[in-house]
Amino acid sequence: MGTKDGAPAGKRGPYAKSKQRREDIVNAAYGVFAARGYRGGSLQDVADKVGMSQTSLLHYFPSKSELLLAVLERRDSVSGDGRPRDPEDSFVDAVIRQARFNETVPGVIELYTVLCAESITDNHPGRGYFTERYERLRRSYSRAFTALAGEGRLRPGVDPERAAASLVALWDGIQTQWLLAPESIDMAGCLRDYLELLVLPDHLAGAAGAVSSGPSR
Amino acid sequence: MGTKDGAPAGKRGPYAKSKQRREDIVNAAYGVFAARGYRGGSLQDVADKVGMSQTSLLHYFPSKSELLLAVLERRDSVSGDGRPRDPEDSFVDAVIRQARFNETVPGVIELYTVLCAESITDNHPGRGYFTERYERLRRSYSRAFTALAGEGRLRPGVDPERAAASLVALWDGIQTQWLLAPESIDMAGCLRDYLELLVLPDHLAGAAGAVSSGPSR
DNA sequence: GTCTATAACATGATAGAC
DNA sequence: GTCTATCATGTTATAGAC
Repeated sequence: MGTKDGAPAGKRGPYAKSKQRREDIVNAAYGVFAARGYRGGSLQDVADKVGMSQTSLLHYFPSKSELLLAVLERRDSVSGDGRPRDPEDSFVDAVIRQARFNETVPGVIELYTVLCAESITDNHPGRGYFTERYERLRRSYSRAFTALAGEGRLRPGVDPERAAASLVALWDGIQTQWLLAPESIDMAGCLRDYLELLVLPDHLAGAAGAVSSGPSR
Repeated sequence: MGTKDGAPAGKRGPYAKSKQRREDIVNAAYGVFAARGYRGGSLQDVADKVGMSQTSLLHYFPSKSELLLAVLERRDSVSGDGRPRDPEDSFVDAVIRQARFNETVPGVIELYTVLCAESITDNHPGRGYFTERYERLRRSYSRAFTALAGEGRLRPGVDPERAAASLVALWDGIQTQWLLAPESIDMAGCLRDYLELLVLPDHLAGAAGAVSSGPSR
């Protein structure tokens, strides 16, 4: 545990190669599970893609479900969650920008959409991941909407928690439709429309009573 | 084709029994595919549930994919699409009522959600069904929003086509979250919130310029 | 670390007796 | 119409040589 990332001069080589191999496998599995789902994609498919035998693959990951979890973890590091990268970036802009970026990486959307729904089925190893992800996302967006309300920029009557769940839902659902008919669906446009209904323009702020809610900018 | 439903006195018995058997099979398959997906559910599972051998089952449906299509057809007849049942029912009310009804039949939602995303994967026999269903749904809702615009009841600036896709998306997405956390998600509430943002109350009609767009009611 | 061999099992589908 | 028997294949996972 102590000498995993440091790459000390004394012992180099095998660790780095093994780590690279693991990454290759996860990348291959990423594509296979995206195209065929977890149940539909086999270890043999992954092994073929990475150019090794199926048994060698199991030397790196003890089971198929462990490989899936590694793929899901990778997904998190590859793609953001529509949260602002820096404080200058507004919440709404961050969502739109993330949506536009997603259109350039259809494989990421495919993996997410296919595995998310599949995780609802019996004994699916990805279920915990998606349940927790949803809870975290809803909390995050709910806080963002509450903050906007504090600035007087949330449309009156909007409930932050339902709005958060709805934003996540709209995003997921529009991705599904986009995968089935990319030329008919404007993902970023739909999200923008929705957020513009919820969030009032900046220059109208201050009208609703909201004075102190932390540093405003 | 001529003597299928009429049950003529001259030839009774075998037809009716065979038809009943087919229905039993479809019902069992409905539950199996909902709980395990198409790839995860086996013909053996279905056969066990209906109490017959797997080969006998294939006497009624020539292949697993044919059985899936029969299940999807059944889904259409069991569940509505959120369209008004009679002219007295408004579009918005019809959607809310359908959503509330859906909460009472989780198996229907499960089947739909699981198979829809699974249909994105390679060579899935349900893909055509879902692609067409989405096109039909978007057209239907788009027309409904356009009609509301004609009555001056659609919020200015709302695009009927994107709103239609967004409504479908929101509905799908909220069902996924509901399946993973039923106690945290208010499906009908989220849909109502969204539609109330889009559709203006009845008594405000006529303010926006819209005079003649067919019989108003 | 990588492989071959193989276990142990599940799958969808077919043939043919009754 | 229903069954047993079986085919042909694909699955995850293990054992053990090199």
